[in-house]
Amino acid sequence: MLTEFKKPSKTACLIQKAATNLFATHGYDGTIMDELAADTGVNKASIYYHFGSKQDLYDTCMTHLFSGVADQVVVAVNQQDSVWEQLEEFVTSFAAAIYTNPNISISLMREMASGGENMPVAARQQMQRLLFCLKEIIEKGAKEGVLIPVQPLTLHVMIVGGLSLYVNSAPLRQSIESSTPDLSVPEMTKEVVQVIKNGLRGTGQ
Amino acid sequence: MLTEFKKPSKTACLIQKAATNLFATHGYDGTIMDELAADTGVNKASIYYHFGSKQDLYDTCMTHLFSGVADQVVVAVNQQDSVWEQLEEFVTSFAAAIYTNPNISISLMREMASGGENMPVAARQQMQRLLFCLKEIIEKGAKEGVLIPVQPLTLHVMIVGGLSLYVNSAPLRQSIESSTPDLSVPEMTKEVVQVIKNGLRGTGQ
DNA sequence: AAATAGTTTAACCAATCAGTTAAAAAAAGC
DNA sequence: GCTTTTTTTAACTGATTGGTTAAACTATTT
Repeated sequence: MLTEFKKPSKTACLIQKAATNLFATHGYDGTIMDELAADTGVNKASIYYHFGSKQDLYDTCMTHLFSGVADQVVVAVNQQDSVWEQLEEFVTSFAAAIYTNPNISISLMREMASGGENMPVAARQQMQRLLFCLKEIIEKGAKEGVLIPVQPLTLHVMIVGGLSLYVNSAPLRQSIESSTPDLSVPEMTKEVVQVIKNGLRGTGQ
Repeated sequence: MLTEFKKPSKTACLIQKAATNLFATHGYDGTIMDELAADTGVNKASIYYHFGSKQDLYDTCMTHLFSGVADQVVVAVNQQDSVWEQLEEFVTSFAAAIYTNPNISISLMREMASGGENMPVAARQQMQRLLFCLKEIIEKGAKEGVLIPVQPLTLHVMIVGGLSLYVNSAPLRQSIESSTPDLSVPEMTKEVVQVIKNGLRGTGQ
């Protein structure tokens, strides 16, 4: 197990990065440690030396992965002043984060599908931060009287769940014919922002 | 492989039902055929007699699972007249379907996380039906001039992705303290309907 | 009732999988 | 440079996994 007080070695970082990809791509059970060893060129016993077990490796990967996105979103939102800008920034930065690193949305959906039972506490808390961030935006809007009341959880699932499904379904959308146009990330982001803003403003501004 | 022209036997149905649960709960790789045998009390070789392989069994389960929800939603929507009623019914019936059978949203999210590469063509087409259903509602609304333009895909991911995340995250939400109130299914459904309607109506009706 | 078809069974199998061991090698400390 | 600590290695291990076989049993047809 990687100790908290020691800077991870180059090998450990290499393992963790590759493992994060494999866990996202194949899920926990579908990720084979021999394959991870082959991907990294690191001997399997070394993997066990750096991380005590497959489970420990998984926990480390998920915690690190989710704290990254929560950091990005919260920081970006806090740099905005108005409620509408904050709301827009929440959507925009979350979309950018998962588009840049689809492992985030993929792993999140896998975890949710598993009932979050394998999700380390630290990773759960990172997701809570997103929800709390929305709560603050909504409370601020309510206090200023510029926003129709809505539950933070509602916004959370529509934004996080919606954008995650959008990003995760990209391969499927590309593989099948459709009578509806596909959307790029900026287009989808803009659409979601619009629906949410209009939905909460009630004036179609 | 179960032939299309023969009514499935009692045993085959029993296997399929249990397998659907296991595939949802543990994913494809995490589902063990010996465990399925134990769950059903059916000898493992029987499972292979009825379904040629684990993959074939999976395909059958998913196709059946997704066609069910698409049927429900499309039928319910087509029983409504106005665009707003149809839109509301889309949300309501989808929410009810996945709440009644969480295997739907769980398996959908797993499939999306895997890039849909294991999703049988027939199951993909069922998902397309949902998107197409939304497309028709939107086109009708646009023709009647009662709806702000929005892409079907946007609504699709926000509703399907949002409600799926809501249902799938129930275990997680129950396991952690939160400063934001949790919502029941009716409450969440109502909230999502409201945001969507306001978002597309632009008049906060 | 006998023949045929369908289904189930116990036992088995090769390959895979997470993890281990102790020696060798490399890095760090003195 | 020598000693100690850390890291890597090749080989190995027991358990598990998807799948198979042929005989036994059950159901259906003639």
